Amino acid sequence: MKDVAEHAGVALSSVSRVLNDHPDVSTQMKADVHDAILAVGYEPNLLASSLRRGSTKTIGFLASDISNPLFAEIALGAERRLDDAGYTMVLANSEGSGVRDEEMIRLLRWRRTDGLILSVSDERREGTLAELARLGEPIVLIDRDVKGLEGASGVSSDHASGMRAAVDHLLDLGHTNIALVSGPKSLRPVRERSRGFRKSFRARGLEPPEFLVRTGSFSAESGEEATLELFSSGTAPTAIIAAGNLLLTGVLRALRRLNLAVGSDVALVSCDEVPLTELHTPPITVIERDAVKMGELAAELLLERIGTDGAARRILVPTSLVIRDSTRAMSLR
Amino acid sequence: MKDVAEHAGVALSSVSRVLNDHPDVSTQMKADVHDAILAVGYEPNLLASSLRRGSTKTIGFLASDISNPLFAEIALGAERRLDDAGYTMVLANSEGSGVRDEEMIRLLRWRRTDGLILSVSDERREGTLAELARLGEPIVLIDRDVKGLEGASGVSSDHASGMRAAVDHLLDLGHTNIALVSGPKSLRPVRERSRGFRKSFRARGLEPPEFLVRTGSFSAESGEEATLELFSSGTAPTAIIAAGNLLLTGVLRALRRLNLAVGSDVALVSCDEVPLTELHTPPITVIERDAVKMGELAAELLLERIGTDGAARRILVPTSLVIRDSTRAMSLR
DNA sequence: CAGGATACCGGAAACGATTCCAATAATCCA
DNA sequence: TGGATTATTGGAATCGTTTCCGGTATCCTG
Repeated sequence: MKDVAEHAGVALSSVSRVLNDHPDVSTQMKADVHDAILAVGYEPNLLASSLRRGSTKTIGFLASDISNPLFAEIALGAERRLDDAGYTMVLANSEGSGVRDEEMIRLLRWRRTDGLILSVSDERREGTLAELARLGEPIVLIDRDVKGLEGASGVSSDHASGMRAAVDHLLDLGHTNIALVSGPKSLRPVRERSRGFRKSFRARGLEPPEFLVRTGSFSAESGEEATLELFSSGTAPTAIIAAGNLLLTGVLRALRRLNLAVGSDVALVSCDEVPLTELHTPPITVIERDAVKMGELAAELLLERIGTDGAARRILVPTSLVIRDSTRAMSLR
Repeated sequence: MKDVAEHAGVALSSVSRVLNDHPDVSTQMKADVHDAILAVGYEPNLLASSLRRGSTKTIGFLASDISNPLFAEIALGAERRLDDAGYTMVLANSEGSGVRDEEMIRLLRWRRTDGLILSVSDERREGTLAELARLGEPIVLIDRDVKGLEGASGVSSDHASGMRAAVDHLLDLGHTNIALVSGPKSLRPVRERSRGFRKSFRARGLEPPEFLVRTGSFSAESGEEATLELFSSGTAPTAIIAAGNLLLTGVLRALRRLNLAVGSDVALVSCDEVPLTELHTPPITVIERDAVKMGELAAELLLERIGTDGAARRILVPTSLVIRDSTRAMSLR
């Protein structure tokens, strides 16, 4: 910038004014400076700018696994909205590890991001909460309830009612031995789905089959293992609900090993739409939600808090059941 | 930091020395400063640090679509390696748009990332090259050949020989009307695959069926459209090769609409392993490569250039053909 | 005990921008 | 025409670090 100033024969402050199109600048000055900028090949240093201004125009997005199509869609939605508002998003990956959650939050804080959108991989972890508490900037939680962070904004999906729709559907078909292959209990979606699961049974005066509810991690391996267990223990399920796309691939692998056909030997429901659900033979019934919109909403909530210092809000986005042949083909009544 | 210095009754420079564990610091000083840090709740400002040091310890990763499992795996591999070396990776998404490529490169440059790993969405775009040329930091290209950027490091996969293996396999089964549903010609993988495709035919004295080679975008929509066209024109293919996981879902949608069964009505090969390929009925033959390793290698090459100012290198990683029932079930001879 | 080496510390100048404040030049209105 | 606005501009302080440079105090050695 100094070079530009010298080349144009003006003061540094004037160059800065032109760059930020401040009103107090003559057309002559503007032209001279712009010429000089091209002449010396000026490249702004956003570090210096951010340091002085106290704002980086950057927001952090932290998820347990960006490669999961679900988070990818959420990130996409958020980025679009933030981009419009002149913010850039930096993605951080915690790979499902709580310690990395902490490290990443700390790092983003130290880098002075203006806000955070995050879906922590362990809601109950003390350290994560501590790191977040030190944070001055606004936060939006995605599908997470962190106790002690009630002041934060959040967008969550209505897993409970989606699950109720799925279980009701299966109960209508005559299934009662319905298994739920799910993730870690420390996460909101898992708890909410369990809640919906039980509620549907109780609403009909039935006792929910607790022995068929399996929690673990959200990985394919976990899904495969859980499914194999389900069929090797006492009562085998006639229907399975996989609570995520990775779990689904695990379940499918297990069913293949067990030589059980989806739809005829066992009914199957999954959560969240992926190419596999639609293109499987038979196509798989799924509890879906608009992930891109969730991302957009998250960005929206964040911008509300950054700009106008608006209040925190919590939004619940709906889920819906898409019925396909994986459940339709087989009726027990 | 000033607060810390005051609280400990020492100079700013001493605090800085403690923080960066400089040798010239007494144990007493170290203890005092650490106490003061806890007392005042000091939070480093990485912006200021980077500004002064001239290095951000950050590298940018730019891809056309992070949500694509392929890029996600590459990013994962790269991040792991970079993390070990004390670098953090920031992900940027160009969403397949050339202008966003440019914008993102410029932004990363202005933010002073120490290096770039990128897979541009259009190799031939002038603007992108211009932006990259202004870059002082090292670059690693992933599966891209950018003319005018021969000095950069790169890791690419050997699409041509993977494709040759696939086509040879199909020719062995008696197929000659083999279609290739591919992406934009402006990208290296597309060109390389086409090259391998043709080479296999010519090696047997056959003329490659150019009318069955379709290029377009890498989207599912493009794949679906291309497939529908293939079957509505003169000679229908007896085998299809989908050059990517999104194209594959498009191809499968089209085949379903046309009521053609994979494996019996038409043989199918895809590129890059995803859950769908393994779990489809029948399982789909695929040309695979180790994407995570590609990411690790990319990070490695970058670090070589950053640290020791080593020379640029280009690495070619192998591809291999995994044969499954989508091609095995049907033989024309 | 002189004197040089060594260990440690404080002060101040950067890094590259933004912004307040004062100063100058131009304009205006009576 | 003269004083008061108004439009522009330059200078300097500042953001939070790092690092060079010089200065004490301590140590060792003969």
